[in-house]
Amino acid sequence: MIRIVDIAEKANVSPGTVSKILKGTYIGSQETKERVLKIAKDLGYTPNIIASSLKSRRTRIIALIVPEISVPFFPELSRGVEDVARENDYNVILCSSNNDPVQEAKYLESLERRWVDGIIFSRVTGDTFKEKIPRLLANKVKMVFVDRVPAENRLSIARVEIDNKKAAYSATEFLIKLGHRDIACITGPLNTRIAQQRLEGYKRAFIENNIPLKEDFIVEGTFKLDSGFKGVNVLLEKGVHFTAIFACNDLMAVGAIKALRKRNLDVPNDVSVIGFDGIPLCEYIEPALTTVVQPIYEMGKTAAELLLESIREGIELKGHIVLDTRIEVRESTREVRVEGKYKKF
Amino acid sequence: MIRIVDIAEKANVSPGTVSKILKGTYIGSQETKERVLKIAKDLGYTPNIIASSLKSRRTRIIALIVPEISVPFFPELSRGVEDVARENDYNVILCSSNNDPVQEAKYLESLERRWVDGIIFSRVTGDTFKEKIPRLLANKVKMVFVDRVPAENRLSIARVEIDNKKAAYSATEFLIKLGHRDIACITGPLNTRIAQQRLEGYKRAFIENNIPLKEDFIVEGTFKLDSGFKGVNVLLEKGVHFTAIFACNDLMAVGAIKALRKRNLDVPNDVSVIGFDGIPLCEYIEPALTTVVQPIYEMGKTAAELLLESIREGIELKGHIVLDTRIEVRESTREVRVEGKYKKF
DNA sequence: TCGATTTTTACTATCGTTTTCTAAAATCGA
DNA sequence: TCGATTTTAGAAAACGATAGTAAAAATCGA
Repeated sequence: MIRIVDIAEKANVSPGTVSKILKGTYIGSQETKERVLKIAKDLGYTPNIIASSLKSRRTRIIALIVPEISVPFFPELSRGVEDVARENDYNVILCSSNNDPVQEAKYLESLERRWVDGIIFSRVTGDTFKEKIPRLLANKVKMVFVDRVPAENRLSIARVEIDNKKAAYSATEFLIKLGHRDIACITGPLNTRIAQQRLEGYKRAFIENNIPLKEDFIVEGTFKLDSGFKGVNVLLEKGVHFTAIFACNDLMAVGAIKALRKRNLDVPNDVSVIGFDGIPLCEYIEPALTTVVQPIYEMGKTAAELLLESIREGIELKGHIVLDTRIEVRESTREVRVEGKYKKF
Repeated sequence: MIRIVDIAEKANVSPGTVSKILKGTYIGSQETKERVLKIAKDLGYTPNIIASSLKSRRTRIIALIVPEISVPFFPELSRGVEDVARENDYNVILCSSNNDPVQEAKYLESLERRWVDGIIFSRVTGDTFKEKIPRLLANKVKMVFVDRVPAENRLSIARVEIDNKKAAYSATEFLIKLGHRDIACITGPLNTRIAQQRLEGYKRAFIENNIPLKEDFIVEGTFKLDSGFKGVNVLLEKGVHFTAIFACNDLMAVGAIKALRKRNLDVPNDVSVIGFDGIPLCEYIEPALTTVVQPIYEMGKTAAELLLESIREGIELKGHIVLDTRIEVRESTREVRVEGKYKKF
């Protein structure tokens, strides 16, 4: 492997000069610059990022911490992050915490040792705030929260998210406007704030439309396929009569539809289903899923752009970016049947 | 940040001694060892991986190169890799090549500069073999191919895969045994070997069962949702009359089913559909998808274990591990209708 | 008690780059 | 032509850890 000193020797200049030329911080003659650059190229020099990192304290690595890479939301987010990173000569370390605060904390530790320049963080609820995160910040590691952001921002870390409450409100209201009154909700894991907020939005839609809210229409899910399936079964076993379901993500909506089908309930004729996320799959399942579309890729991209900017400029992050959502109406929802008689479950 | 010298000072020993104690390569008195360890702990020492990497030429980073993180196969693979990495104090750099040989090559370059210890590689077809890969190997970077492995192994790089041809053969044969003769195939991108092999398996099943193979029953896809959808439309527009479809991955199967539904063709009553991969979704779509199940997580895990072992031992990799597949029968396939009359398309 | 051996610890060079400070060379005005 | 100024380049000290060798200390046998 060719080193800077090798180039220096061949060009009869000092290593320092070569370093400056290579980094573009060189002030000196055009002639030397070109000569060195040519030699570097001829020799096939490739910079050693490790050595560079040690001295400059910049690793050109960012980390993406997600709760679960196998939930389709996160690969899409990851694409956004990676695309921006790649364009800026950064690499991305992927950390799936598997929804486990302990694993998450372990990752934070290893990222600290690694001197990553920044972290994009979709975090599970844990006590990382007490110690780990302040410590990272003290070490000048930049951070951006995305999707699963903390409630308040005591530490001035930037946040990129959607308005979960509003989006859930609009989803529920959409069903109400279709004439539904008996709307069940399959929530996300309620130890996450996004799940809480979506549930809140759901509840608020009832309140603002003067519809009595029934707690037994609400069942907790996990954001995974099977929990949508189970959720519907739980509801049906409880004898809950609903004409619509708000599933707090698309995957659970798919699971829910499957469970309904198994009981010979037609979607949307017996039950309307609306999802949340807007993953590509929505369009292709049967029936195509009406859903609240989040700009997932955009969120990843925005978070990464923010992060890299703050790394580049060495400035503190404190923005709060709230991206827009929209409802994509497809085939899984329809107006409630006017006869007022629901299919017997 | 606490450094080794800080510990050394406080413990009245040399930095070298501390380093050895911390790394577990120390031969000396138990007393010193315990004293140093205690001081290190009290001071809250965290090792600096960058500095360590520079000297030891080990970064404790491996990379995972995948063609497309948003295809569900790859997050699952990634989980396997990451779980093993985490257990061994390794971090994983995620590289999505987006099916672009140029991006892939760029990633290989940056990984070389980064001195990653190893690479797990699900590669797109490109000319990386000419130059980049030998170069990496010359720099003692260990490599394992997984899923999308090259045809031959000139360079003695380990491979972890399934027998795609055999698996596709069995899928097709499964349909044949159900009485189907007119079986369409939606392939993967035919510039990939796995797609070619699956197609080959499909063809072989015809030959071995003495069924004439019709080329216009074959349509090329991209492994993505929309291409399954489009594939079916292409077939139908060509006027191809099929009673079954072998989709070369599950995502395309989902797309295909959607297209069939749109034309009022029932699955499995009018058309049987079998997929490939065994992603969790299969169970939850309507109808539940019969598919060839690959041990995806296992593949990732195996590849990572192989890689880490070879890094640890400093040995060359050259194994070839072929994992088993099985057909999971669900609702999307049934025996061909005996009347011999197919629904008019 | 003394040399020989073993155990324990220290020293020093290195990994490859960056960066600051300083010195030499070149240019310029008067 | 000479001193002042500007350009251009070099020297050297990090960054933090590691590893091989050398030295010091301790132990032992005779």
